[in-house]
Amino acid sequence: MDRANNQRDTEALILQAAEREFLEKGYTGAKTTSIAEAAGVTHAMLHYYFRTKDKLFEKILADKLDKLGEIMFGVIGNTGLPLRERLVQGIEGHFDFIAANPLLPRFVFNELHSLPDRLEAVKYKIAPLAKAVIDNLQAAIDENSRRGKCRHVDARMIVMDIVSLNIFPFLANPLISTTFGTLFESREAFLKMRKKENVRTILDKLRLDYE
Amino acid sequence: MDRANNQRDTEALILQAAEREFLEKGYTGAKTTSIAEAAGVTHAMLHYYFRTKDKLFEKILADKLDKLGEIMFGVIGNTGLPLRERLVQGIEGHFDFIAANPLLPRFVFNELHSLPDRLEAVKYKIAPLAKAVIDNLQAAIDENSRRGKCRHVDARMIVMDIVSLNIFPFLANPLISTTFGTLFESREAFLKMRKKENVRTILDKLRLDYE
DNA sequence: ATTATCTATAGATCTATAGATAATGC
DNA sequence: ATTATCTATAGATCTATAGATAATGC
Repeated sequence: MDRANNQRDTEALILQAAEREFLEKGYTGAKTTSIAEAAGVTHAMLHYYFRTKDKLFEKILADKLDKLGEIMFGVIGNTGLPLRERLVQGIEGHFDFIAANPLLPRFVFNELHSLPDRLEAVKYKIAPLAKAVIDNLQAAIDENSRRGKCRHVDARMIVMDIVSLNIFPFLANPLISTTFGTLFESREAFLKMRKKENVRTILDKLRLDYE
Repeated sequence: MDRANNQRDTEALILQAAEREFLEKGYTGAKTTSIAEAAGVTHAMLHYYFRTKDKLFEKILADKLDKLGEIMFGVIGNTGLPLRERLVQGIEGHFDFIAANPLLPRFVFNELHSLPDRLEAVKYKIAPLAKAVIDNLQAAIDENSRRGKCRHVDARMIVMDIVSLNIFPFLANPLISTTFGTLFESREAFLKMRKKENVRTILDKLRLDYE
């Protein structure tokens, strides 16, 4: 193997292991020793490439916040569609994103809670996107409600509703599996049902029909 | 001071400090040294009264799960009222409980995630109560919908909706303060508005009018 | 006598680095 | 020559306990 290949390998291996460990256990719970072990490299390598646990963590956090930004940005894209379709796509897209990154909400809430300084990054990366999504949605709601097509509601509340409803099944995963274990056939069936239900709840609130 | 008084004092002081620290930082993040310091007792006292960090933690966790159980049980009590009032009271009661224990949801999710063994306690303490709440609500919905008073919906979904919507503002507290900081006058005003909104969302879904 | 408290410290774990050695590219 | 990797270990932090001392109740 040539150098470039080797270098990238260990660095990437550490990043992968770090992502998993940080998302699973949070900053304090994660240990650089176990990250190195999981990555299959010696512990010194971790510090060789990233100097400190903190720097490694910041890299992971920034990555995750970027991902969070992307999904929000994606929602703004579909401006051409009618309100109803935009909502359905936006809600289902958000749900699927969380389903693909089920540990992300807890991770973000935890780390922002324990170290509010990290909010600075969020303030500049996430807040503007959230504002764009909300303004965009509010304009569409205003227009539709003026034409009697739907109720007039606060877009901030709708966005909060969507996020609340979509992240819960993943945050409460162990609780739901236990409490509702006998009440649903399988986790997959439950999640599919829940996604549809969340779409319905929002459309219902706006008095937009669903098929 | 007599012995009994002294004994209770330190023990209670440790418990108070431990509750705060565990809820704030979780099991791994909390340190017995800082708990002792916060309680204003020597570190050895903590181990004298509780032997291990684990035993102290279990005491706090059991306490919190009991509280969680109480609020759920409270909801079942108001069977005499019509469905609409039961829902309003149930939702607002739950919201107020979370507002009074804002760190509880994150704590429960985190600890159950990191150590699923603790689910055993939940399985026996919480699951039966949740089932009772749901069965109770489903019966009321069935009856009301049969008489054309409301839509027929799955009570499990309604309960999940309520919990999702009510806990979010507290889980995402730092995020909301930052992202919506400029969009609401104060945190109190926001929470009050959000509580009403959540009631409205649920009543809406059932097509039960709100005043 | 028993219970509560303190000081001191053992032993484990964890982050970080120093310094030696091996691999790679010029 | 430079970059990557390894071994060994310093230094900090944390849980837990041992053993001495003070307070309390009989």
